[in-house]
Amino acid sequence: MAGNSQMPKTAKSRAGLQPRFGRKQAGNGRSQGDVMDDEIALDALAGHAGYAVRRFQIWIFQDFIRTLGAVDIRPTQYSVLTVIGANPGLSQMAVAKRLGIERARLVHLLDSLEQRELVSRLRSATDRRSHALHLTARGRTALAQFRRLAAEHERHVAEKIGKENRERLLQILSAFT
Amino acid sequence: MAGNSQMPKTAKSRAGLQPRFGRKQAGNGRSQGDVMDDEIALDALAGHAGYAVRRFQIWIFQDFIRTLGAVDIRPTQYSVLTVIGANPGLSQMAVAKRLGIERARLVHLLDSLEQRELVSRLRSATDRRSHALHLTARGRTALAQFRRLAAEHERHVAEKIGKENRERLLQILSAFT
DNA sequence: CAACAATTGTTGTCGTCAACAACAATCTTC
DNA sequence: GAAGATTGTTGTTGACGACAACAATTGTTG
Repeated sequence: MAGNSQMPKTAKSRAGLQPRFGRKQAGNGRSQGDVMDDEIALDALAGHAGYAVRRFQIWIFQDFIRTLGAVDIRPTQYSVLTVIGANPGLSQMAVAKRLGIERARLVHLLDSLEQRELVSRLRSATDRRSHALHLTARGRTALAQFRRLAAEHERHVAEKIGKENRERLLQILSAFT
Repeated sequence: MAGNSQMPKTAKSRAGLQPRFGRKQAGNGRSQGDVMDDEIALDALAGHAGYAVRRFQIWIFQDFIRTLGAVDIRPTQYSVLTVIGANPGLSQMAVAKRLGIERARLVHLLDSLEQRELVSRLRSATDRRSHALHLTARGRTALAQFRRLAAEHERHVAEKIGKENRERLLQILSAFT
C-alpha cells in the first residue's frame, strides 16, 4: 500500500489539474463531443470521496517522484527506508505488514535497495528464516538527504492545498497511517 | 487517473487498517524484528500527506470494489459511465481528457463496457474520426443501480472517517475533481 | 486546391504495483 | 519427533500509466 501508484517514470512538467480555460471560444453550434473540458459535467462523481482522493494521490505522488527525482527514490522506497531507519533489525515480514506491502513485493524492493547499498539484510541470530534489516552507513546519510527533499515535497503540498488544509487532512486520515 | 489503482479482484474481507492489538504479549526479551505492529515507528512518514492519502485511497477503493462487487464495476468503469451518462455524445478523447485517462487505456475500458452493452460507440456525424459515446438503455438502468451501491459505499466512508470529516475532505480536494 | 500538420481511435510494448499460489528452509506446538 | 505454521522467495495474473507508432480523417497553409 505504501507502495503502489504507478507513476510516470518521467515526471510530467504540468503539475496540475488546474481548470483550463479558453480553447476554442464556445461557439454557437457545437457538435457531438465538442465540448470544452470545463463544461463536461462530472455529475455524481463530484460527490465521491474516492474520486477526489484518487486524483489528489496521483498529483502528490507525481510531485514526490519529481522532487526526489535527482536521487531516484520513489514513495515506496522512501517509506521502506524510513521504517527500517526508525526500527533497525526488523524482519521483512514486519516491514511488509507495517507498510501494507506484500512480502513478495518487498523482496524486489529490498533487492534494489540492497544493490544500491542503502540497506543490508543480516541473518537473524534468533530466527534463521528471517532477515534483520538495517540501513548501511551510506543508507543513513542518504536517507537524511531524502528527508530534506521529502520535506520540500511536503511544502509543495502545502502550497497546493493550503497549510491549514494539509494539516486538517493529516488529522482526518491519521487513522490510516 | 480516474482509473489506476490496482485493487484486489477478490475484495478482502478485512476492510481495515484498524490497529491490531495482542499477538504474543509483549514479553521482556524481544529479539530482532519481533515487534508488535503498533510499536513500529513510522517516523517521518507520519507527517507525510502522501502516505496517509495513499493508504486511505487503497482502503476506499477496496471498499468500492467490494460494495460494487456484485455488479462487477470498478471505480474507473464507474467514472467512465458517470461522465458519459452526464454528457451523452462525448468523444473518447473528451472523456479521456476529462477523467485523466490515457486514450489508449480508454479503448479497452470501452471495449469491455460495450461488450456488456452498457455503452455504445456511434460514429460521429460531424467528425468521422471520432466516436460519439452513449449509454445504452441497459446502461442507463444499470448505472442507476450502480449509483445506489456507490452511495452505500460513500456511507461506509462517512462511517470510517466521520460525516463531517468526509465533507471537509471533499472540500479540501475539490480542486482535484 | 494540394501538400503538410494535427487529431482520433487503435494496437502494442514496457514498467509499476497488488493479489495469489507454490516452494524450501526453518520455527512452533502438540 | 511429526504436523502445522511462518519467512523469504519465485513466478503468474491482471489493472493501470506512459509511450510510440499507425491509419483514417480533419485543418491549415502556401
